[in-house]
Amino acid sequence: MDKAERRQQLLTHARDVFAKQGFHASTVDDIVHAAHVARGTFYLYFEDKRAVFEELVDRFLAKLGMSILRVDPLDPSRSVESQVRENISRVLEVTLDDRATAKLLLTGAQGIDPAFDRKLASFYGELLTLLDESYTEGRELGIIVDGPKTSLLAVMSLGAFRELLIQIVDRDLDAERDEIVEALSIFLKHGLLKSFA
Amino acid sequence: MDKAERRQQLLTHARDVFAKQGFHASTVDDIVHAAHVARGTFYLYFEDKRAVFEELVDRFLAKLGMSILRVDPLDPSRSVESQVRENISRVLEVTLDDRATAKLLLTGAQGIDPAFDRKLASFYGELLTLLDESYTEGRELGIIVDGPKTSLLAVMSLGAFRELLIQIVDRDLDAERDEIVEALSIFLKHGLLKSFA
DNA sequence: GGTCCAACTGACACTCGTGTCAGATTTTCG
DNA sequence: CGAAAATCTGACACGAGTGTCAGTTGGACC
Repeated sequence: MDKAERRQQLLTHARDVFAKQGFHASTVDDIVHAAHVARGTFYLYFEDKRAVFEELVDRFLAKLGMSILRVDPLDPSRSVESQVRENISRVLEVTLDDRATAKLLLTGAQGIDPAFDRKLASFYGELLTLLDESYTEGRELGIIVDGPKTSLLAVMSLGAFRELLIQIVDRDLDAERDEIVEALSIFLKHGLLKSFA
Repeated sequence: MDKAERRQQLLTHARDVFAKQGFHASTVDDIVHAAHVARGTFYLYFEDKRAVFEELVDRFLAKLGMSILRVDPLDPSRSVESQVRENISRVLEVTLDDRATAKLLLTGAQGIDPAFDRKLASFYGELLTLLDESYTEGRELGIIVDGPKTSLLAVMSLGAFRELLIQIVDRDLDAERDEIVEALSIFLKHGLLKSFA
């Protein structure tokens, strides 16, 4: 087994251990035991427990970041709605593709370390900014509801999405992928009330 | 200082320490130092660090639970909308009234302990069930949007609210209480899109 | 002022996870 | 093969935080 393989093996087992027990309840011993290597081997590949965790989350954040594209409301070939749907769909795909890591990120990544918290907050802040800008643009075009600050709209929509992901990953919410995309799209568009068109 | 006072004093300082550093980064020493008592004193009042934390969160969950009332869509004296608004308003009040504890609950209460996680999940599950039932009822009455499963609607609305609370408590989201109630009400009712009435 | 008791103290012993490193093992290659 | 390099091993020393308890403090009551 070459270096890259061993490293990947450790990452995978670390991920599973973290997903099962949470970061704080997991020890380096748990990880090396799962991977059937000795304690020392772990430290040949990673600085410490935190470093593996960070690498797992960084990779996932990168994938997530790639999957989110800015919505162009003026693109004649794709409606705003379909662009939004595609974003939802892609994020959902990344999440479902690696539930274990998604779980780490969504529910177990808080309070690891001040520096790490800042990184998460920053990713999250960028998402909020992106949404805020989109909504501001949308409002100028007259397609976004009047009233609430766009920053609040950004927080609420992100919250709705995030909670869906948490339920999926944490409690195996039983719903098809398309059903979830559909539900979120409708919810974001029209809210809870039946519209009397 | 009598026993009840000392206990309360320890609770208060524990809350502040937890809110500032998070559960895992806080030590019993941090708490007793903040409260200007010796290490041993702490153990006269609490089993261990976890017990204080649990008591803080339990109290807060109880207050939260009290503040949420089931919506009666058939009540002739109060519209559904005003009942929902009142619920939002009360939860917001409880949260703003004790931001430090709210922060513990909203962002720092995960991964403390399996038993504790279950307690949180259970509270959260009850909320979801309550919402789900309300939406099912609302749908029968023809006032809730068709399509998405009510369970998904429940998750998304709770997520939107929760995220607002997190932002308020964690990042001092600048918005008046009324503005937030208003924003969430509108978002839940109509979603993001401008309605062309 | 003395005695008693409740409340408090903090040094101590202990546990648990950490990170290391000298030696063992395996692989590579002449 | 055999030597050198690469990789792995796990016993060990260490530190941080925990929970305890014998001893101290202080104030209530006679």
